[in-house]
Amino acid sequence: MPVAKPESSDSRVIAHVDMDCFYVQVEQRKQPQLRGLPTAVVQYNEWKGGALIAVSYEARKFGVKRSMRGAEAKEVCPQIQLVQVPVARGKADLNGYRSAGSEVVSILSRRGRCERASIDEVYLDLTDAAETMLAENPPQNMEKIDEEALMSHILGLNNEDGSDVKENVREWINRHNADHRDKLLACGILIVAELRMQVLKETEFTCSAGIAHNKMLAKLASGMNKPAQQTVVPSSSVNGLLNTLPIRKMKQLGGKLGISLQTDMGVNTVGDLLQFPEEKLQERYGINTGTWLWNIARGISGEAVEGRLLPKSHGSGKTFPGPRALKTVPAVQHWLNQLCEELSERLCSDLDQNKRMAHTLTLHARAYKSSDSDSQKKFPSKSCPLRYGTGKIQEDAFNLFQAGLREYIGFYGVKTQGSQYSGWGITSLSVSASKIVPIPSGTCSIAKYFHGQSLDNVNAEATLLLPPGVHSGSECYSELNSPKAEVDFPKEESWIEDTVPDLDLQEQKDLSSSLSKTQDGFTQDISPSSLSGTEGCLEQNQNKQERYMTKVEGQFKSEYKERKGKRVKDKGTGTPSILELFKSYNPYPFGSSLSQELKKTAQGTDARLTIEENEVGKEEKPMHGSSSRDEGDGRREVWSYNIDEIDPTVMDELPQEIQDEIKAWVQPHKWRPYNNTARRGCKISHYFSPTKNS
DNA sequence: ACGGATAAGACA
DNA sequence: TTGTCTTAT
Repeated sequence: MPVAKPESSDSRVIAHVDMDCFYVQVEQRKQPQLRGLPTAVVQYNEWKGGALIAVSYEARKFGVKRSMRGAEAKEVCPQIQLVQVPVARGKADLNGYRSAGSEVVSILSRRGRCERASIDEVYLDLTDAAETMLAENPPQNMEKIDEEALMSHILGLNNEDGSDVKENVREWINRHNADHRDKLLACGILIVAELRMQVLKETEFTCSAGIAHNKMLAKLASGMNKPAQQTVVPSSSVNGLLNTLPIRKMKQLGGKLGISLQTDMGVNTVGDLLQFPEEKLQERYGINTGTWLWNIARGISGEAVEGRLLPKSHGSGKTFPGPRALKTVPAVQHWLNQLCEELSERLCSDLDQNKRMAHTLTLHARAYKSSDSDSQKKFPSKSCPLRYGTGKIQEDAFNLFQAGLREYIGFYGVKTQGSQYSGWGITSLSVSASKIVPIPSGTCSIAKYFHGQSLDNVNAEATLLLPPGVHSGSECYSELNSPKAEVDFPKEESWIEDTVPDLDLQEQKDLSSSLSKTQDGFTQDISPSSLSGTEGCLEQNQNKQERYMTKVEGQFKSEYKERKGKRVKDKGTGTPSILELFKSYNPYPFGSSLSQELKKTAQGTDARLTIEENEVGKEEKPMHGSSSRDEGDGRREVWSYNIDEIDPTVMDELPQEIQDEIKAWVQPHKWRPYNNTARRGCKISHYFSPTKNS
């Protein structure tokens, strides 16, 4: 799985910050009387006291471990305080921890590019901050060094017995004859110490950190001195560190690959890997993994810190172990509804707070079949385009489940009535939303042009696609709850004012907050301030964006002219017209522009217009691709075409501002990176889904 | 009758 | 591209 990336020749300063028993800290902040006591967070309570998912360091002293049951924990530590994870809709609700994690991220992202690695871990690229400090205010001869920094652990620093440890650290940091790399790390120490103190002051949470020249080493170091301490890995200490390190301790080697290295290759420590030539490792594990292994044995890891403060997907799931397995379709539907409710709520918050929309809904399930030839078979996961609105998500998820179930049961499946036992059981269910992209912000003529659209009737794909990582404002530093990320959803005076989608009440409720917040005011232009400080991020996200746009384009190959002709003929106008297409295919247009982002990021080449449609008048089927009945019924059609293939007479029919915008897209030379061979896609797209009033 | 709920990424 | 698999916390 791991893939080797070439390590840049530059010496980076990378930190990995890891919250100490995070869920426990969150609960202790809520109930301060628990501070200092052996505490654990458990989820669910019925069965053996619930499962421990976080254990305080006080409790660890008693031998309490994660993955113990509450009852076991009580045995080894009778005084232990067990706090239950909140339950909502019959399932564990982790939102409190998610938002606490966001608090931390917003602080840690202040000094450089920040990657949210999990709910309680981040990577930081502090290279620029460290270089700047080194140039302007070097730690050498700094009279006062932060107490927290002096507490750092520096790998390889020989602290002889009796010597003042802090004094040694001070000397290391101040060392005048250090090489550039160590001086950078010294700056990293100071910066991370300060960040950690800010986290403590502003959130009351402690964390541990590793500081090194790459992510792998930083991650390794952050776990070496916990809790509430930081560890530095000077390059001179790398060999010694890795030489005796058990191979399974390395990230990515804790599973089957690590086992294979041990059992098949006799590799027990990272040092043992050194004797294998790269080619041998590639032979055994493939090109990518082989090279990756060869590199990590030498402490080489080139992975960049992605500038991403927000999760890339949201999921909601629950297990139904053993006897609790769901054995009827109505039971499954009930739980799916609960999961979808939670998911929908989180999607709305994300839209609200981060101005992003998800494009894909996926259902996962685990199932068993009693007595069948292939009871080993896995329940297939299924996905479909994601439509916003709780009811829609529930409906789509249920359809996905049914499609999966039919496939799972297979030929021998027998139809049974009602709640009758049918030979299968669902032991886990989850729904997730992925392909989350920012909805455009800033003024955009197209957004203004197509306004009045209710989100509920819009498939998420109906918004113009922005590549991941390209955000409004300065992404790296303000992605999280950015106050700048205002979206202009057009208000009144819609050009199609008379076509207001009819929503059911629930769905209106679902979206009301998102809509109200997004409806105020337009941001006329991109302010210089919002552009400052983003250069590194833009560069960093370039490749991703390119890949994404290419993918989108590839997906939507189509025959515009043919379709256009057909549709137009159907309408009997005889004149090809984008406007006609919009009107006839989507009574509730919504769209917006990529152009601001494209210009800002110096991305994009030839724009590509895409129009998607759903066939009307048929029952909606969310299935895509592999569904057994996705052909010919209600399947969405997607068209796209190159802008430069657009008939100019069609262009003429668009309002001037739209024409201007499209023309801007078609001038790639202004902002196209020279090495960019991929064609870029843009979508002025929308499509509607028939609303079923439920 | 289990670690549960979530994530991310690689690969076919 | 979807679906599967691996890894991690």
